[in-house]
Amino acid sequence: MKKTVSLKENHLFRRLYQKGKTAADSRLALYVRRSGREKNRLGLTVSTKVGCAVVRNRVRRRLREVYRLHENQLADGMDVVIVARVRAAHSSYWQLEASFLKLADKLGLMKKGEREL
RNA sequence: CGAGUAAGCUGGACAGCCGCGUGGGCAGGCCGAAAGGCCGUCCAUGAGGAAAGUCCGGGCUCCACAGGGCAAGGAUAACGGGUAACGCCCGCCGAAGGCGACUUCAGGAAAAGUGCAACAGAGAUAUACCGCCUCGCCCCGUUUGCGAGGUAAGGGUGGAAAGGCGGAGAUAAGCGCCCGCCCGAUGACUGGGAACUGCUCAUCGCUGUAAACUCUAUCCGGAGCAACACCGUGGUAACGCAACAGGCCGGCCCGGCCGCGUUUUGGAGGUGGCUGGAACGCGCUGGCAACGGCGCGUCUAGAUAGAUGGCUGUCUUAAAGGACAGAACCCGGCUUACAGGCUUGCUCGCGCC
RNA sequence: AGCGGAUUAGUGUAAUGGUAGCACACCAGACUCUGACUCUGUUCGUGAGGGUUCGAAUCCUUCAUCCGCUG
Repeated sequence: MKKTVSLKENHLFRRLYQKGKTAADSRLALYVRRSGREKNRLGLTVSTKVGCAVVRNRVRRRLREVYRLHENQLADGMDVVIVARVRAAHSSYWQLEASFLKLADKLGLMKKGEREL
């Protein structure tokens, strides 16, 4: 992921939960906020309620792959946090990708030229 | 062929495109005075049999003591061996279960002492309630009443009632008081390295509970890689220096903010600890086995919000859209979870030769 | 990841190995014209499996769930 660094500190997550824009469906919740930096910052949250370590790793890898494949379609300078809900453990990659694209379009995360896709 | 039992192995393979962690290389590119950093590209490598639970044992690090002992607390418990060590493993003994192969067992001491045994029952570690028998009293008994004494054979309760069954002699009635058979304990003898065992002999007939306290034997200092070592921002304290000076914001005045160095404490963050080890594979060899010895060969994750993913195709398959499940300092075990497949030994039953 | 603790009725909480108790709540009845308050009564039980024991909430063991500490 060339133009994205990962979001690590807890206070950045907390600021995003309070001040960012939100969209959610039954599988994912998405928090977005403009940071003013050149690169995007991505945070993934998969809590222990989702499942055991194997299930959590699989969900996290699929979400990272969804973000990576659609990275070029996203606007720059955004902080993004994807929270996996319980039903994401039993969802396929295609269901997760559809959820992410729908939520990202709802929040205006996509670039203007890519919205028709 | 069917049913069962024990032990062991396996836990999908291959290919294409995009992508990730670690290590190494490139007269490669960019930044930089340099050290070096970033990018690109190539090569190698990259989760398990339980990585899990954290129930035991060790290594390693720090703290305490540093010569050892006792007490307290904790752990273990037939016997012999294996191991670095273990509460683990192997062999064997005993007990219980099974037709059998085989499985299970915290399996020392209750005759060193203390405690507990509810309810029921006359009585719970000793006992006379009913009953049986004898004697005495009275209204003189065949029955019934009162009192004294003997008696554990019979009654019912209970998890457990003082060895069990049968019998004669004996007795007022009875009792291992005696006899035959059986059971158990201890000692002698036999076999065994030991636990233990067996034909016999002698003595004896003792409730259970130690996963209650306890006794005996052996072992154990405490904490844990978020340990620990080093670098070190801001802050704290001490000392020294400087304190009508200087620096920063501000066009200037006015105004606002800030001491410097060393040491100590402290610990945002970073580096090490970090993976070559009681290691793995093959062969020979000692041992019933657990396990050990020798030789040759191999290097096999090391992340730090945490790397194995996404899409597609082929094959094996009943099913590959997945069984259980993700290393986090490292080993030896134990326990728990697990779709399916394979191999071997043995037992029982049926059939055929 | 390492370490420590807990689990009893719907809720809170007692119980020396020997009939599992108390309070609130729920339900029913009484009181009242009705409701509340009050009184009486019933129901609801030891997280799961295995073991020791004559007998386990309690003792031992294996799991499950929950909570806390270390940044």
